[in-house]
Amino acid sequence: MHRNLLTYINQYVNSPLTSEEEALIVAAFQPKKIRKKQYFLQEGDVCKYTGFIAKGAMRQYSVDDKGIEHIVHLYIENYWANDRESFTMLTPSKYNIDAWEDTDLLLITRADMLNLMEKIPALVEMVRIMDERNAIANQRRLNSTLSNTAEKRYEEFVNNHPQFLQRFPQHLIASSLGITKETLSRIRKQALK
Amino acid sequence: MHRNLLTYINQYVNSPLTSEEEALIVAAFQPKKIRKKQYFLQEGDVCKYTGFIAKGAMRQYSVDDKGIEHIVHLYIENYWANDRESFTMLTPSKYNIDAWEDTDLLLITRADMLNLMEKIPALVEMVRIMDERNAIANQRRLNSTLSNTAEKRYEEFVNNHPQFLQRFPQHLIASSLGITKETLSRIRKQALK
DNA sequence: AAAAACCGTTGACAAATATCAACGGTTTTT
DNA sequence: AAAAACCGTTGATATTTGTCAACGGTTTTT
Repeated sequence: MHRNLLTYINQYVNSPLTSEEEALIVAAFQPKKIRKKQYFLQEGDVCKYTGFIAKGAMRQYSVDDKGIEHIVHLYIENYWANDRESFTMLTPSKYNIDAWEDTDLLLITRADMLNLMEKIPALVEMVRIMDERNAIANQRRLNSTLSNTAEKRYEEFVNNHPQFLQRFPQHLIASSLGITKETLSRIRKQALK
Repeated sequence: MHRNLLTYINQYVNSPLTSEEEALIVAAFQPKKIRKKQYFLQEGDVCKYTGFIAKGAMRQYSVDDKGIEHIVHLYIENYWANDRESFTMLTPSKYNIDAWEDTDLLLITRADMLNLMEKIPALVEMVRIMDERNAIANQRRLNSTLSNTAEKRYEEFVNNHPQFLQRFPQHLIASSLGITKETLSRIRKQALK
């Protein structure tokens, strides 16, 4: 199960990890299997771990006054599941994260991660690159949400995340685009013509 | 003019900058004054510099097919103006950044910034913290855009950025919230009751 | 000093999207 | 095997927001 993580990290770094480094990483990440629908994080709790998804699918969402869920992230293999605000500030989270499929996670606390980064400089570089890509992706998504119609946003979603279409039902995808499942259904119908 | 930058940096670091470090910073950042309405970055150009705003106000926006501007960021003193995607990837930008008021900037290229970070470890830490806060702010804004009504988003804006109300006209604030100036006008009228 | 550009507001109307209820076809749970 | 939950779709209708045009009061430019 750790193999996927090592492969993932090696994609980010220039020279491959030494076997000592690999051993440190394997020791630091704690494997955890969670079943479909099980919570990884619940609103109000502190997000103690960041979880690398070795296998499976998850979702992150907030719940509003009316009890409606708003999906902010969908995750599959090779994604990191966490609430960054809660994870770094150790404040109670406003989000829930749960498993959409049975999922294999590799967990690490912030303290252990910082520790590991001191021992393995390549990880510092990896985190920097991940942060950078993340910031860019967020900027794009924000701009798209502010500038585009629902139809165009869905089109972008299909182009950028075709894998997600196979893994998540339409009502979750609709929510992640900020629209209702009915609206998405109509947009798709319209697009066929 | 560099004084503001040094003060800003010192707020982020544990031990104050030495005078050698301050000298390095002053040497690395090139001052530039730009007039109201002047471009700092134009769509299609590469964002060569990141600009620390010592004084003034700016805006970042994209322009859609219909020629409508969509504000993605408003900036005032102590903000950094840049398009991160273009700045780090050196790709043509999809955004414009221009001055809303006469503005004093301190410019640095990415290469020079990386250089400076090697000489002044405190800057690495500053950038890390800035990135972290930025990621958190983006996450909040995205969630707000997806989950809240226009009215609630404006309410949040007023609470989180009261200074901006004094510096930017309503039509820019409306655009940054993803609504038209007419809608914002009506929301404000409604809120008075 | 005059002209032009900018800004916020309002009204009438149009378009986009949400809401609510119902349905049939799945898949999951009991 | 039966019941329940889930999923996508559709229709009817309501709400939200956008569009267009016009206005009076600024501020800026000429």
